Amino acid sequence: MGRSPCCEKAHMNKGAWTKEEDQLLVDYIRKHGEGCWRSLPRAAGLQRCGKSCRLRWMNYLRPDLKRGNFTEEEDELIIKLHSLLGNKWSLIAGRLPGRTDNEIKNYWNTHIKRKLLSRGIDPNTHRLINESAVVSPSSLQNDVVETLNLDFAGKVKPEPVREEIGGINNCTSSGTTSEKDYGNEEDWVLNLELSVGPSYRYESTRKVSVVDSAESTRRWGSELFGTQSDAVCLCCRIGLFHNESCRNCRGSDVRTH
DNA sequence: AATAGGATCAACCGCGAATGT
DNA sequence: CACATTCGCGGTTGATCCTAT
Repeated sequence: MGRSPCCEKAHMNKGAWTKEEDQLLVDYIRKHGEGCWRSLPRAAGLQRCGKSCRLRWMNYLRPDLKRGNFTEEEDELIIKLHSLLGNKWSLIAGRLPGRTDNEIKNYWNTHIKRKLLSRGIDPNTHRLINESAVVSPSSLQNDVVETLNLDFAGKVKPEPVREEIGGINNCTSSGTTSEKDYGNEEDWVLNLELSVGPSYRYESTRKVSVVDSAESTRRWGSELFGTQSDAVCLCCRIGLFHNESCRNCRGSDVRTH
């Protein structure tokens, strides 16, 4: 038996959203918060499937979205992140405040690919087209990892933490760094699942009550839509306060980071 | 002015992961 | 543990806009 559709296809609107539909969705989410996408359309009076509502909200209606052209810095960051993460657009978007995965994906396909090709770089491999191995993967990874504060598994990349970008992780520690601190980089194995935290502005509201959702939405304004320094530790987000394996939690006051 | 072709981007689709029962 | 449900992601499509001829 096939998978049941996410919604009853009949009597559902498709295609471009109207202003009225947008307003209904925004009003509903402002009042009740995100989540429960399946039941949201009916509750909001929309003839759309939940998936469509979620997409419209995430990619277009969310109040924290940054509009306008990508900056040169964003371009370079996307290129670096893509060289490390590949087509993990949601992870990349998590490092670019105000940008959505869809937006970055489109931008990559329409602009950055061409930009790299014009530089003679293969956008898939991030290597020069006419040379077999120009960019050392390890050095590239190291560069990006140091910039973004990603960790390694197997041998977890140790302290200290370098400068952050985009409020990736506010688990900072002060102090200077020397390369020997990191051990042998050939021992490192990327562990993106463990190391790459959620978007600093994103919080799952899945399966929360209406009250909790509303509270979550309220908190967006100050906490999740805040400045880049407002990043929140993943451990705290998932309720693992005082997690010894997290450098955020070690030696810091709970609920303050 | 008409139109063909390219560029852009919002939206859809299918799938796998996560979660619930 | 098995199955169902829901969510989120990445690939793809198609409508619209822009530009060159």
